[in-house]
Amino acid sequence: MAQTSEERTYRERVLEVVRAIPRGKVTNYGTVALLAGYPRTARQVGAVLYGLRDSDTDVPWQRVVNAQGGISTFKVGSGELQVALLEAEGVEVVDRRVDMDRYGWDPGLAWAERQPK
DNA sequence: CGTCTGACGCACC
DNA sequence: GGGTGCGCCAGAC
Repeated sequence: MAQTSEERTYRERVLEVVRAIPRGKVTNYGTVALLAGYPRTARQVGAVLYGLRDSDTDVPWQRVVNAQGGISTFKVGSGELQVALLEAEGVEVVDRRVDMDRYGWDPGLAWAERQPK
């Protein structure tokens, strides 16, 4: 199985990046897409996370918010849960929003390069 | 194949 | 600060 893994699915790449988000920090959909190697696919990142199942407990999806620091999941009914999970790890959520200057995480493209494919 | 959709982002007003 | 419009593109049909 050496080289068949050459092309991981889009979904796998996205989840890898999300798993790399430090506890107590958050990032946005666009950044996840960029780090995953798929620029401009922020919406697809949301689609992937939407498809997560309860068994995917190792994916800290709550650490992904929109570019304005807002909780986008209220729109699909899991907003309250996301807020609870974030506050549980020390991230303050004021008026359904997170202060990106304080909690934002963005390692930059160099980080993505260092990640093993 | 062609179309539609949307946990987004950004330019504009 | 808020609201609207439109481009984006992988996946579902």
